[in-house]
Amino acid sequence: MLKTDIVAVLEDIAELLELKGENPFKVRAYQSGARALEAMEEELGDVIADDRLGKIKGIGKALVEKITTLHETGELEYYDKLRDSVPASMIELLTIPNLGPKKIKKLHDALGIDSIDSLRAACEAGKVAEIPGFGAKTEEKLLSGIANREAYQARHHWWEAAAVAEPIVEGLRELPEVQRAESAGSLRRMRETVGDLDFIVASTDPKPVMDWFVGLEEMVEVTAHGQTKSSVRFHGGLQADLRVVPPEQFAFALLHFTGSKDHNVRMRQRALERGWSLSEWGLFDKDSKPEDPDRQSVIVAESEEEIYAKLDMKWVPPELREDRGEIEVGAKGSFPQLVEVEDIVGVFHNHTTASDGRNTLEEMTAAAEALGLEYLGIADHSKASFQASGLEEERLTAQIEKIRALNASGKFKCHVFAGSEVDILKDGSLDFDNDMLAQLDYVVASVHNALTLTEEEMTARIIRAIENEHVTMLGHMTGRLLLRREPYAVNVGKVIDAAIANNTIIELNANPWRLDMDWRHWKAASEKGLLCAINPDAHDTDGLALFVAGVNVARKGWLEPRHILNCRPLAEVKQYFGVE
DNA sequence: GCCGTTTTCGGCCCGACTGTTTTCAGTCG
Repeated sequence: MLKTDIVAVLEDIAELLELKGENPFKVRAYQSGARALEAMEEELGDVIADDRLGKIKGIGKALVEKITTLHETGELEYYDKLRDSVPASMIELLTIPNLGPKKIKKLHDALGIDSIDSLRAACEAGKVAEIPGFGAKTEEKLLSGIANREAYQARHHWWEAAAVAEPIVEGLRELPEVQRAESAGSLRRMRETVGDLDFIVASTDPKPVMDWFVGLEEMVEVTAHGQTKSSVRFHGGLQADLRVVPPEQFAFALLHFTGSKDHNVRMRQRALERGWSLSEWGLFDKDSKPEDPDRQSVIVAESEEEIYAKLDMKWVPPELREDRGEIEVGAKGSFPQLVEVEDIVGVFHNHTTASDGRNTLEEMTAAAEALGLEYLGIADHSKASFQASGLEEERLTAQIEKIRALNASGKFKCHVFAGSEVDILKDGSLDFDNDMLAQLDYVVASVHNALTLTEEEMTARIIRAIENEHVTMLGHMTGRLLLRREPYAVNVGKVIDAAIANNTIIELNANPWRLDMDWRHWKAASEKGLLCAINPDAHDTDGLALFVAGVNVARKGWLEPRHILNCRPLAEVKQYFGVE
């Protein structure tokens, strides 16, 4: 069984145990075991063979056995028995807001409810309100939760969530009662998708701030409205939480609600080791109680830096707060200088009206120049992508000449590189022959069809393309479309190794719906010597600016300017491409 | 189920909000 499937089994087990009312820490152990396995870069088969699985933090004796059995046989008796003991339709009940394992168990014991359908029927018949601990309001909330389940569960692309959040933060900052306001949560951590928005505000007068927030025009439902916290749902299901705290607690609240949960757990452990307890309210003596009116924070912190410093750490950039090594690095010393938007001086992989773009070569060049870019790489589709009006040899040759003439004309300061996004055909050969490819300044090779090959076939196909001496970079490695299409089966580790061995770049496709190759792979890959290009894959002039989304996730992948080709000035890029 | 220079047993992050309660359990993040 493949690693990704084993991860899914472990997550399944955690859910089933949760439903059965098992020890929550056991549930967490399966969840963190699943995460540890997921984050493991090496080949699972190798790790098992070397007897190193149990050395990974979060994977103990029991999980080593279960993972090994699943890897070798694809089956696990423990899992099968567990599944047989819980109706599959019950797992779905966990996706309803305000419904957790305890209530589900009560519903099952009292009314035999084992699915969303039977729950809906029981609510509509008024039977749920009769169960002790439940009431009319709960019944109402459950029905609304069932009705809006899909919208509530939906995650949102970072780019879109940011567009919603930005005006709200601005609006909060303009309120006279507000001293400071920030977005926190996965939005601040630059996750590729965002579940809900978190706003943290410093104010000594929370009420008007809360009232402004729950009165926002886009709001359709207020789900909480308390002393320090309000929650609303916007049209489309996006949820937003606002927390208003006294100014002296702002840094603690911002740290806490930025997360991630795993990062917070590590930070709190660190505090405990030093005799303190860390929460969103401050850093307190370990043995003090929240209800104690005299409780005082051990430090006054204006900023997150001061909290980290008190725990003997450097400030951790929010993008890195995923418990993927940042605690250890922050405790030892400084973080690398992560790439910033200003470091990007040019962009490759962009389309024009010659294939499926919506702006001409000149319009794209003008737009790149307006963005202050030194160079623009054009890479229209090749002929196999006929659905995208891919260029055949004659049209590509003409485009190359046009680009050379445009550069020679001196009309723009922005230099244009002539490239192609050439299709990787099913067998790994390319859509143009080497003579054609040799005339280009650079070549992006991408898979656009036959997406259902086996992992072995797809990996071999892509590696064959990487091995072609004319291929400069690999486009959108897994073909994923976030929240819409899963990545195709490909062994990412082997592709990375092949790219390094052949001096081929792997692109970080910056389209907010792709962000491919995934940020989780970049740290280890760049340490091994992989070079990155942050490519907007722009199909119109507005699309050029999408490289910003790529910079966000590049930072999540610990990338520095030295790891990224388009942080290099024009002359160096020309040299890299071997062109004049 | 995991983990350990205070540990191989007894912990495991902490607190707000809601609803249904007469003091708290459940859920969420």
